[in-house]
Amino acid sequence: MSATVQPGEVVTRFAPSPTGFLHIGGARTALFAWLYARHHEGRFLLRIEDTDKARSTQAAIEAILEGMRWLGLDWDGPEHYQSRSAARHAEVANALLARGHAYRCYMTAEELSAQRERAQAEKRPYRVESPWREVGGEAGDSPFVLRLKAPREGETVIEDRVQGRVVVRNAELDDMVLLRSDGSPTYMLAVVVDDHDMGVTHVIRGDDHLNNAFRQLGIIRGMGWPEPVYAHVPLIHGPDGAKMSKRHGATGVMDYDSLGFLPEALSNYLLRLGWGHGDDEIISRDDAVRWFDLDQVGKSPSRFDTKKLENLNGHYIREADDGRLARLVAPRIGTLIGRDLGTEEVELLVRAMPELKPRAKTLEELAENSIFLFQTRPLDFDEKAAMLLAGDAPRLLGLAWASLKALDEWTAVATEAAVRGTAESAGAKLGQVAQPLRAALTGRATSPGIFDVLVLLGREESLARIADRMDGAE
RNA sequence: GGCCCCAUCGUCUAGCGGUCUAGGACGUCGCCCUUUCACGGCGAAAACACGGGUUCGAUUCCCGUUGGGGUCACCA
Repeated sequence: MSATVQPGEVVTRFAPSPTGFLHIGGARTALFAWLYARHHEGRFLLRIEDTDKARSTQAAIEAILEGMRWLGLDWDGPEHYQSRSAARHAEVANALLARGHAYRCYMTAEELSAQRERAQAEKRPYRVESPWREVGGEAGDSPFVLRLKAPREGETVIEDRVQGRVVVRNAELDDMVLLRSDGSPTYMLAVVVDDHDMGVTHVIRGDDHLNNAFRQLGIIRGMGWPEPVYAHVPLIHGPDGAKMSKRHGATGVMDYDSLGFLPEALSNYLLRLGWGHGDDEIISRDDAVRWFDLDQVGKSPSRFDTKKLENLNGHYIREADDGRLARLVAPRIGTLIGRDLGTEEVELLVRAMPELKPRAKTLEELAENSIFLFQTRPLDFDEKAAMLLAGDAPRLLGLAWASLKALDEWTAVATEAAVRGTAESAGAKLGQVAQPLRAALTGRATSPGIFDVLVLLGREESLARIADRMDGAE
């Protein structure tokens, strides 16, 4: 039943429950587990924890797989589905029963809650005290659950690769349910059995599971299975210091895709959150695989900082291939201007990219800064642009138009000379001519260099846009 | 509340007893570059939570306090 694992081989896994999209915190845990496996040339497995039939959905499964792929976290072999192993889980539970490490418990929900309330009223720590623990009920007609007969004496120690040595008194551990009254396995049982059967050697997961590890060890020891190496990595917190959740805004990995972040930027950001390699900030996937180790993972939770993510994203946008960026941005421009871009327009976008990309921190921003290239006359002018076009601007634009129109060749060098000449002969500063030009050409007060804009737009379109706003415009 | 974990600039972090008048990055603020906005360059402000130990010597080790977080289901 157990998977074959080569001696010394590292097998990690990511085990999300499909009740929603791939959460940013889960993504980082997955990244760490992936990196650890790749670093050790081991295997990284994916298991869908769909034990909760009521909350698990196919859409969520697909969303998670999509998020994993987007981040470039490939898993080895087909993904496992926990729900398909229910029979095996029950088998293990019954083996535990046979070995005397579990017992049938006939306590009712009422008895359980009464016990809990009593403990609360007496202000003493709560732990299930089942009268069936020692008696060991036989299988009968009344509904029962199978509980783990957890040790009560001594203590359990975990040498966690991230948290260090953690000790818990066994008296703190309770007899958790293994099999529900309908015979279905609980998560606690299922994880342990699946991890064992899949040959997982290193359990790397969020530290919200640290307490569970002690309980799960009861099952592992009851079965006499080898204990995995544990590494409980801290959770990601929001800016307010609390566990990242919906109220912090975007928490799904794909949310960042739609916000206009590049996967390599998010991945780099997530890696640096709680992990460091000297002063390195920009870390390629290859270097990450080469450098990653569990020992450098910090023990304290870190706060998510969108500003730093944006900075990283800006860096990766500048690094990115122009063609790729154009492909990513074109659809965004399409929704902004209400029509799809044609092939030639996408080519124009590629040509404009070197000027466009240093000015954007997200793909969305990149799209917004690009639309002037595809708008049709007459342009709309924002408030600042309108101000630039007031006063003496129309006259200066007229002069610039004339000298630009007289140009033999339409290059950045030539147009610059023409505009500078215009300013000089008009006794104006370059900015007095260039700024109105920018406004007339782009409809905005900010844009790439104005001579690049002239070249990108082309002679005809440029002259037409200027003519629209100059003295004596028809 | 019980149990567990954590604690270096606002944020992410480097530091693993002396190299620390504590380094880097983001952000912030100046200056430079410049037709705008970015990019880039230079510079500044900004932290070892507190109290005890241990030690010749603590940011680094131990204890406590405070603060923060996680977890306490027939959910995962």
